[in-house]
Amino acid sequence: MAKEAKQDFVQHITPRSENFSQWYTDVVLKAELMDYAPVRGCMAMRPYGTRIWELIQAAMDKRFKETGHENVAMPMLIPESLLLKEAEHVEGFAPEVAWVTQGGSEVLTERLAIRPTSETMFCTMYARWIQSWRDLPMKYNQWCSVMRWEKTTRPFLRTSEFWWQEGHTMHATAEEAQEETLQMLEVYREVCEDVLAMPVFAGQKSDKEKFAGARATYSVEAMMQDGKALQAGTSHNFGTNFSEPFEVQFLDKDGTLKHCHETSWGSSTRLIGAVIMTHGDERGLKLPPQIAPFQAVILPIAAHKGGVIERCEQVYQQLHEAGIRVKLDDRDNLSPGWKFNEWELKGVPLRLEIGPRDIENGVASYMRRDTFEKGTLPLDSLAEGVKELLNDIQRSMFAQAKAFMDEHTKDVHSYEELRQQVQTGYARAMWCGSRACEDNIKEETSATSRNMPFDQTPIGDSCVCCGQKADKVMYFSKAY
RNA sequence: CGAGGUGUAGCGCAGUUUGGUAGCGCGUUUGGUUCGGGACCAAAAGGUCGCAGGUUCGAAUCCUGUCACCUCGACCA
Repeated sequence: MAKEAKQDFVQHITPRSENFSQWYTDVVLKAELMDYAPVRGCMAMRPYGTRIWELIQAAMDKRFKETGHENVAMPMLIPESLLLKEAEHVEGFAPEVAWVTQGGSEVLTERLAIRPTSETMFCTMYARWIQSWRDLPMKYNQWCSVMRWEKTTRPFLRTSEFWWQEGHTMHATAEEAQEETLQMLEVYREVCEDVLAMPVFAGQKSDKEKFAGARATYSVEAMMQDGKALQAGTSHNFGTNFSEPFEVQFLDKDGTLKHCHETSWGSSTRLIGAVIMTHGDERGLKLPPQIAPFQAVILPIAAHKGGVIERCEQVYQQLHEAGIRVKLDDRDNLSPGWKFNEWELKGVPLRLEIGPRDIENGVASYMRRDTFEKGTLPLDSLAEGVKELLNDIQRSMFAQAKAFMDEHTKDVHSYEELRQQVQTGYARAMWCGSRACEDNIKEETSATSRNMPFDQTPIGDSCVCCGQKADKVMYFSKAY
């Protein structure tokens, strides 16, 4: 009874099943990933959230380098004249650009955009750095923040300023640019699935949904636990759309001057939001081991008793030296139960308890965050045992998310089926390719086309919307 | 951007209808006892009531504006 009374004073997060949005916001704030900043729509990432981002960055950056990319740092301000050079691009971004109009007390003769994306800046610099076919391909990436003056914002999912990477590459041929575009999409798929334990659908965007100024846009789309899609990364093939106005040219082997074929690809801190909404549960965040700031937390039990803290410190050293990101929570003002709840909220994959009883038995008690399964591991080979468990947690989290995604993805053959299916997940449907049908579906169901999978094996022959002949397989769903 | 809701101590809330100078619990600090699922006792600190104007002798409370967050919708790579 006393215990029940206490529950009232305990800070709980809103149940996920009751209000998904509120649950998300609670988790983000209470797990101390970020806080709202005093600028409209902007956030301050706190150490825990920043560490997650660093781990995602490391996983991606490694793959970027393995595929031959180099990092650069471009200026944050872009002169308006540069932004105006590609018509479709300007039209797409103009409504959400923040401008610098004054430097010190001097009013600028040309206003400067705070970069919403850096195609124009990269193209400008590439035009100076590329002369010959020997300079190609030129494959650069930058880690930075960009600003888009968004009307409605949500932590990580859509903020006015956000942190991301943008890769921009220049190639001699269309084939090579297309190869690059798909290669980087595959990198995103791999990071999502193997690192974030988050299954995705990879495919091509419709013309309606493609990037402003791109010839083709590809995306990886993840599924959140409310059945909505979240675009987790995009890769674009620009062809020569930008290289023409920006005059990014090279002298080819045949002695003629040619325009470069360009790609760009980006992914952002939105991935953190995606992880939360893919894996989180009633107790809060649930992090896949590969991006968990702490993969295991050691909790001393009855820490005042002889030898407990000392043993915990030894175990910490042992795990730390084995390359495991481990935390020893030796705070003496909190009860074990309190700590259990806090680390669960923060999503630590594995909890290790070490108390007098464990020490006597030569084991550490553990609990997995993903399944809540409890057990013991021998202390003398703890690092091996922990690593094995972490690998299993990573695998099982992916499997669980994949099962959810599969359950919530269905082929539909009629408009009514489509309408039903997008209430709870993805609908795979035949589509005639017309903008009108996309608009209709959006209008009537609020679902949008997500992407066309690379496997275009038809599941019918008529458009789910207009009934006309259709040869495109398209995923539709509500989206963030 | 439209409709609705909420802003009071670090967190969760009461007080607003009917103006009179702010309260509860958790947390925090100190001391002690505890420790295997949100411990207990005692003492203490902590708030210009989101912000800016206005009405009034007096505003958390009434009026206007504004900002932030939440829900639903619109918009958005």
